[in-house]
Amino acid sequence: MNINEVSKAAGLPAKTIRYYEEIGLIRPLRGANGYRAFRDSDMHKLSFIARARGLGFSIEECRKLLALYDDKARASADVKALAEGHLRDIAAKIEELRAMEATLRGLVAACAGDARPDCPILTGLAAPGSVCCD
Amino acid sequence: MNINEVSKAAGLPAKTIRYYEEIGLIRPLRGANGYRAFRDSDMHKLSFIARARGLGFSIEECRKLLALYDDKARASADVKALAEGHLRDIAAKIEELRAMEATLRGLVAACAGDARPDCPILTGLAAPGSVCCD
DNA sequence: GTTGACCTTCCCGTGACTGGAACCCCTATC
DNA sequence: GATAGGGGTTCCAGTCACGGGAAGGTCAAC
Repeated sequence: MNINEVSKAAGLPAKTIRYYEEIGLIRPLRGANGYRAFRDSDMHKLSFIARARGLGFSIEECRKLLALYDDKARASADVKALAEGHLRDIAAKIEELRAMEATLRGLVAACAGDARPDCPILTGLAAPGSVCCD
Repeated sequence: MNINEVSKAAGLPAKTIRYYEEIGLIRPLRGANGYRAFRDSDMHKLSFIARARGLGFSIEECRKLLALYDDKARASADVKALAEGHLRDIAAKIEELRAMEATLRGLVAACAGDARPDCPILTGLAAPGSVCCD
């Protein structure tokens, strides 16, 4: 398979696939013309990576997941620990975003949003506690 | 004020403050020795930026907010529109993270997490729909 | 033989910094 | 006067995960 074909099948841009090869996530063969020749195993790895990335795993976490996937003697506890760590990261980010959202929503609610210049959003940013939501 | 002083007062690393000057967010004066000399107005701007960044606004959004803050003839509607756009971005990110979290949580729940190699997390990443949570 | 689609490498840019090297300035102390 | 330290300065490189685009080789069809 050429890169365009795997690109469509795995749902990843060709650029991204080249990048994954460059950083050693995959190692496709090469044809006599210099084109990358992807085996089914490369395709599977790429789909695996695409899904892991879709769940927010970093490239390095994907590398570890791939290593665990290849290691038939792995302990599922190791995989689970990795996933649980990532779940904690996700939960922390959600919490952070929710705090931002709450504060900002308070400011937005206090703002008239008309042609006049007075704006609680700006004064809130300039001096917190002066408007609301603390 | 020297950079270390504003750094502590605004809660921003000195490196970050130099960066903000480099990209034109602030324009502190310079002393005869070449040191940056921050006025109160620079300090206020830095605190403003720090709070806006803390609410997740991008640097370019901060630039616009600062411009609106400086513009005494602004319409609060413009500020509100900016903030509401950002609120939508935040909500979208939260939604994305929640979807990831839900899927990953399903996989993690299905995984025994012991010394055996069978792992629904890995098989789920390798072929979605084969384990659960779709 | 020429078009046009595909492939290759290489280099630069993104956002918002962070780390580090190499060097200048200021004050205090010996 | 030398030195030590704790400021400050610039500049360069690296981060993460790619994306854009140039310059050029390859392939299949007409």
